[in-house]
Amino acid sequence: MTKAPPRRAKIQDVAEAAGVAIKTVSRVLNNEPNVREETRQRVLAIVKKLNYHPSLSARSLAGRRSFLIGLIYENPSANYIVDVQHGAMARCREDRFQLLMHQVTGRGEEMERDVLGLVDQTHLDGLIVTAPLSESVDLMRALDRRALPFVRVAPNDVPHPTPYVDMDDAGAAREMTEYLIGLGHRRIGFIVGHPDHFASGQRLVGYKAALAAHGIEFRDRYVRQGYFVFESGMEAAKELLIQPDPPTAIFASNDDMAAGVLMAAHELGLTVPERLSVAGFDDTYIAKTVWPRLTTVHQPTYDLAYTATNLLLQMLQTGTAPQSMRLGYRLVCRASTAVVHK
Amino acid sequence: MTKAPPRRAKIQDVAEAAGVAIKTVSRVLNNEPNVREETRQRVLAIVKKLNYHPSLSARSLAGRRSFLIGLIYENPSANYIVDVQHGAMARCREDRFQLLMHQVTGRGEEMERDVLGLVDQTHLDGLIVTAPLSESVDLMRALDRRALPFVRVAPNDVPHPTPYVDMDDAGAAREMTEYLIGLGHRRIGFIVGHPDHFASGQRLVGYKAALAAHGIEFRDRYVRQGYFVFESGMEAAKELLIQPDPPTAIFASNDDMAAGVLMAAHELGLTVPERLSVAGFDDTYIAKTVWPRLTTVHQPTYDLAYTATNLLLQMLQTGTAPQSMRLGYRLVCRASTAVVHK
DNA sequence: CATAGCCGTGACAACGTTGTCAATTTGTCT
DNA sequence: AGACAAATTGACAACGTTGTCACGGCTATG
Repeated sequence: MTKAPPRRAKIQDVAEAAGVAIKTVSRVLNNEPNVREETRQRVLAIVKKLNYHPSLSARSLAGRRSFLIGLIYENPSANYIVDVQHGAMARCREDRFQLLMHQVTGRGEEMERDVLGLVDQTHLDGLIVTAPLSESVDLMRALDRRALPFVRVAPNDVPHPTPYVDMDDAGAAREMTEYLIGLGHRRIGFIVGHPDHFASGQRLVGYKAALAAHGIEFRDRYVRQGYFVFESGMEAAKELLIQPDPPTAIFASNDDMAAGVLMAAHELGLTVPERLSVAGFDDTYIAKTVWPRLTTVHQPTYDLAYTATNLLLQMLQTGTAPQSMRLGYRLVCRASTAVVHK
Repeated sequence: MTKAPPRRAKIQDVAEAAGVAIKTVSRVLNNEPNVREETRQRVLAIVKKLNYHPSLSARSLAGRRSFLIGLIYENPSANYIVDVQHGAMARCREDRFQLLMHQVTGRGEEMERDVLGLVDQTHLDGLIVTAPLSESVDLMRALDRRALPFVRVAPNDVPHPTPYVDMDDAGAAREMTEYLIGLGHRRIGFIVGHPDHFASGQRLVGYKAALAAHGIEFRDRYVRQGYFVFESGMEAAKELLIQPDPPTAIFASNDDMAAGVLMAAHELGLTVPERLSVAGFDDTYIAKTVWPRLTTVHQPTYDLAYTATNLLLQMLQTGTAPQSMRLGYRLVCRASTAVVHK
């Protein structure tokens, strides 16, 4: 009563049914030139009829490429990485590539070993490297040694011929700071992002630039180190707020930390935005779910990843490195910021 | 000046260096019996020295398996799916399998086509199916037709020999409801989860059971349909709260909706937990970042996925279907619930 | 002391594609 | 019509593994 195991059609079956050589079928499937239109149609019809799908393994083996692209990340917030994943996935699907996610463990040499293990074992065609992994010169050198094409989806100051996609972190941070200044704030706290991320420094630069442009003195005591996670934002905010002459606004370098600031404010009994304005960065899901809703910088995370993947696929197809790209941001003003309280 | 392209070592290279046949190297690498210990060591030494890694494609082609496992999901909250991903990934790594994530688009027939497209194109060895995809009888039949082993990581009432991993949704919901009753609440609102999810019904069952056990009449007007997303929780809560004799507690079927309830409460000027207690379900990241922090049911998402993947790998290796499993939950009482206000 | 069986090993044929190159057909230009 | 170029097609050898089967040496058995 068990049904016969449904043997998979192979290229040979298609070729026979269409009365052509397997090579011709291969040509049709890969959109190679020099196939008569009539033949092409006949083959395609059979392919459909037999529900034929080429074997990825055989293709990889013969064609010397795996159609696999890796996406490596370290320890980002879930909301952020999911956007990245979906952006990269969407672009991969268009070209029938598959995406292999890989969360990297460890740092420094251990991280490097982890990544190289992935690369060596899976024979990836290319790699998408997110921050802060994209800032490791050692990793980039190791990838070069493997002759593995990769793109970076992150701001960056490491010189390398490989393209990257980023946004103007400094500009965005400056604009947000100026927005707060425009609301009358003069004592503006700033929570720096994780020190491993180049973007963290850039956002700080933007914050300082805005203060300078408006003749506001920069003070160390209004700045605290954070680590891009909720708890670090909460603790930094408490430190900022319990000092005399505390800030009337706090700008956190990402939304998770900004949510931590809100939590600190609630615990200290400071109403937001009446007594304290709070701004975030990234515009992830969390920004819309906390109360009050966060004013933040919208970062085009999905597009960043989509574009990076696009560049990578171009590299693979043309063999040359395309131009890096910079995508736009925009301020999203919600309910966590208001005119300074007198 | 360009360094020679670092040609990848192949099994032949290893065999020659070790003075054995390629088949022997293959045996060593696959832990097959009948290799003298001395030979094994010699081969392993060479493998390490040459940094040899077998080609996945060649292995797949010859061995008729791809070492690829698919993980399909529909549209879950980011925090949830990331936990699932990492659980499955962790288990895959142990056996050198690779995980292919796939977000399914569409419903019904379109969903089915999408999944089958993935399966056909990639020649997966197995599939991890999350809710609510795991409840589609059609999909399961289609997978059977492809003779593709799969596991379900979700509660389920579809009879099928394939194993699944779940938790006691009804029991957990009942316990949470009883906890609220224990705090003195009698008018307890309930927001049902997405109707496509079997778990939604189970959680409702638990809620009703708790009411019944404590002689509290069940009333339709305290129940609203939600869709597992923030906005739906917010809207449902508003409807529940603007009626006369409104609930003093609201139990939402997941954390995202519970966060929506908090937002609604804030907008209506109801302080939580003084005037309204709120409980969620899942214990995802969001539960710790909203204010006040959510009382919720901890669902072992990571372990659920890890265990499911484990079962799948067992199936692949032994060829027989292992027992399904049920994992434990626990109530996490935080700041969003309190004794009923008089 | 032969004999059957197991252990360790290797030769060689798959696996299902793509790349190369040669053969055949078609089209274009005198 | 004949010659040459271009388009179309096919035969066959890779690609780097695993599966199958055969072979020789060794050990336990009768």
